[in-house]
Amino acid sequence: MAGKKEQDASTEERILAAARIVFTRKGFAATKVRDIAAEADINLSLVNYYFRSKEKLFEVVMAEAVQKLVFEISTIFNDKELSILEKSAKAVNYYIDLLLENPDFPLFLVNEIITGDDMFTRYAQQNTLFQSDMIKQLFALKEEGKLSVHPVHIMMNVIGLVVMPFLARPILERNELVKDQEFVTLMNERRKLIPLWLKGMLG
Amino acid sequence: MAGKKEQDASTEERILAAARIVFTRKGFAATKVRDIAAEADINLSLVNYYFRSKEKLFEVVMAEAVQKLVFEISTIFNDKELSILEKSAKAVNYYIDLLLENPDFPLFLVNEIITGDDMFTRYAQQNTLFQSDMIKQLFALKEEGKLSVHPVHIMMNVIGLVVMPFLARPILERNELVKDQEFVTLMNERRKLIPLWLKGMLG
DNA sequence: AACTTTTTTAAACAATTGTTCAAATTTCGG
DNA sequence: CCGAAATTTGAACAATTGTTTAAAAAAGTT
Repeated sequence: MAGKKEQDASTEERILAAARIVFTRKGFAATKVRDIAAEADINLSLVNYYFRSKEKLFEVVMAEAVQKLVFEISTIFNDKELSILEKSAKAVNYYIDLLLENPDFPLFLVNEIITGDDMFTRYAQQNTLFQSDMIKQLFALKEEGKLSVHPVHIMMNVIGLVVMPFLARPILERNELVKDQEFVTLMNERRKLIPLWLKGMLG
Repeated sequence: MAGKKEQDASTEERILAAARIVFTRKGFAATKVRDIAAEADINLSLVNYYFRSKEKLFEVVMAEAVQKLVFEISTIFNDKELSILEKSAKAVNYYIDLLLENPDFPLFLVNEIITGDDMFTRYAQQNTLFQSDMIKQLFALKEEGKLSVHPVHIMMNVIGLVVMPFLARPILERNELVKDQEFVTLMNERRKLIPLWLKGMLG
């Protein structure tokens, strides 16, 4: 039976935690199973014992990541009580929280889009992100003549304004254009700035 | 097959062209030297004969990419004849041109930032991108009290507004939110929209 | 033509890496 | 405590992969 829940951190969870770290930092192809075993400080074979293969383990980690990224946003974007700007503000705050906590996320996910096995699309479709109320509201606004640009522009802008800083962060910090703590400050400023900018784009 | 040297592109150039395709599509770690040889339709050993190693070959490809991305922008950002908005408009146009022609570029470069060997920083520093006139103008504006936010916000916004669509493109098209040709149209619209949005952010 | 040099090829090497296996060790119900 | 099941270990396998080598082929030179 399951005697694995007793250790302070079960072997399985230690492997998973290590996999999160290594996969996120190096991507799938550059990650060696031995790296994960070393990071978790467990025997190499245990990785295949608990998860059947490197690929299966990766899928778990990726699913987690995509889930975190898509699920909450999907909820926000489908809340019919909220206006476009209210949705945006909430989404921006959630993303900034999430990305401050997991700074390597964007690079990680983008890295996976490139290989294109594309767990992202699967999950994004599963949730109703691309037929969300947010999208519908934007199209409605366009119909009414109150929005001059294609709704997709707005969607891309929301994502771009939130995510790009995290993609650029390594470069910004390596070039000392922004210091470590200052980055956090700037991101917190953006919680208010981005909705403001979006308002300008809509009006 | 005799006397092939003069008729086609040189073997060296064929390898390079193949390397551009495969590296850009799959990233360094996921690319096999045999993939490149197959794509170039040449003998495996020739890759090591002309370029000394997979890594050396990659450096050439990466240097090209970064060069294309940084050099022109550096010139624009250091043109003292141009205002902030004029610089932005020019940069936006150049980037959109470049990225429409090389849609895989952003993913490719981002993919390399993650591994962090980081040829990007080396080249970006070599050119004066991070002490450019553009940056100085923004800081000056801030000093005068005519810009309420940190200049870095503006820089991140320019890049984010231009680049993000190309990162998101695979997802957008897989979900048929944007069709193939429509994407090009949207990007062309952004040539005018982004400077407009930036104006709003500055004013 | 005779030669030297450059380019190309096939094969193999050496290292890496995902995976498996059998034995050892630990855990746990009875 | 016993024995069965689960877990852990060390070793090895099998496939992949970057690189090298030596010989053949082609191109260039005198």
